[in-house]
Amino acid sequence: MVQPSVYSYENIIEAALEILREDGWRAVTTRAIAKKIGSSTMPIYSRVKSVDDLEKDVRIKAREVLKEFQRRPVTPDTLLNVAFGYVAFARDETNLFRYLYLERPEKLSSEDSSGMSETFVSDFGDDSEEKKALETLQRTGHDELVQYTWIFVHGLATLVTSGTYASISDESILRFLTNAGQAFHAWSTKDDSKDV
Amino acid sequence: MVQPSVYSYENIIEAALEILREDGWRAVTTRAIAKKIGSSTMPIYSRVKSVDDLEKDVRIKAREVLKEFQRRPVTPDTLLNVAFGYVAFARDETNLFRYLYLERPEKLSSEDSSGMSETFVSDFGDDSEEKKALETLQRTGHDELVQYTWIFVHGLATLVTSGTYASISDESILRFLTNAGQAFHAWSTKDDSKDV
DNA sequence: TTGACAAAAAAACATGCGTTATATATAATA
DNA sequence: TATTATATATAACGCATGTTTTTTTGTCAA
Repeated sequence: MVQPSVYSYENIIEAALEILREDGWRAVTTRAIAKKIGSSTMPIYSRVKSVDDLEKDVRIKAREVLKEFQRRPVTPDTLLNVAFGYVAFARDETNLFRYLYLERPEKLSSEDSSGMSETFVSDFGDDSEEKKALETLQRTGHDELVQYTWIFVHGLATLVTSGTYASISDESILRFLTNAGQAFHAWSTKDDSKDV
Repeated sequence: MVQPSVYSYENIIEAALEILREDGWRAVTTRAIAKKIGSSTMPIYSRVKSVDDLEKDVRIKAREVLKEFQRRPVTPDTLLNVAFGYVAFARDETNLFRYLYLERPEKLSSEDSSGMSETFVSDFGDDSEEKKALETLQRTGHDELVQYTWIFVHGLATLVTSGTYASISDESILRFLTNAGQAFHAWSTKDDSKDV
């Protein structure tokens, strides 16, 4: 080895994530990354094939941040924590949320369109408490409940990023979620509409 | 008048809306508009001060398309029609929906953050049936019901644009909306949680 | 100490954007 | 018919982007 490289792949991805958090996806340019790590644009192209390629790993990093939010034990209910974390993430990391779910949503294959609620726990391992809790709910016939709840959760998170509920408190989020959950639960278990 | 102009302001706005519908906001450029109407870029700048200026009227046009969706008498319930139209608009005019609510949402003044549900009927006149129906609901103490329902509606519409429910049927939309509406209504009128 | 080679910097290329300057065409008027 | 004003076309400017080429720098091996 003649000359050790100064700027690592990790440096580059971290810098890109920082810029994404602070100023959104359109600010993530090769020159901005270079400026952030204090180099020219060349080291980036030595480590990464293209910007499209770099984006994949930035997306993974962004999802890891979301997972941290969803893992926080805010309540004893694992799935409520996942939902709360989703909304809190939208509030506190608006640019990351907008990037993941609004501006640059991943194309999902048409096959898994039935299991949309799985996408909300897709970053948790197959043997994670979160995923097991969700599957238990679905196996016990509460599939619709899960579906409706996640539509609501996603709606709330999206409105948080749009400014409508921009500075919503933790308590308000929990109130929204528990109330909606209660409403859907009561509806899904009532007698006279078994087969709706 | 020495020479009659060929390309009218209407031509330009219509062309911009067409491009927005077909290929999204980032495709709406002066050159694309010019190509669409078969001219150079000059006539555009003769009619419009700048692209930012043009955007305002394109946005108004886009909202008019949404309003057409929401006015369709799909059911006897006016507000259900507004909700249904919102989701159907997200499904059938995805680029317009994404433009209005995801990619380029208007900054709303912080004052009206309380009345987010009003934004869903903002394009209806003050004496419209739609706005009166909403106000009646709110006046009769169903403000929370309205709020929760619109969060759900917006969540569903957003998921429709993301591909999860991309080709959802009219019937499925109505089922989602009526079920959620029922659930929220039952919850908001139950006795033991008057002051939640 | 020197030569070679890899890493990084600097600069440039190609492209696309909004916008503007200049040239051309066309229709009404003198 | 000749003039003039204006609508439009053509071309360019200034800027930002991704990417690549060229130049400089620094370190190890001979």
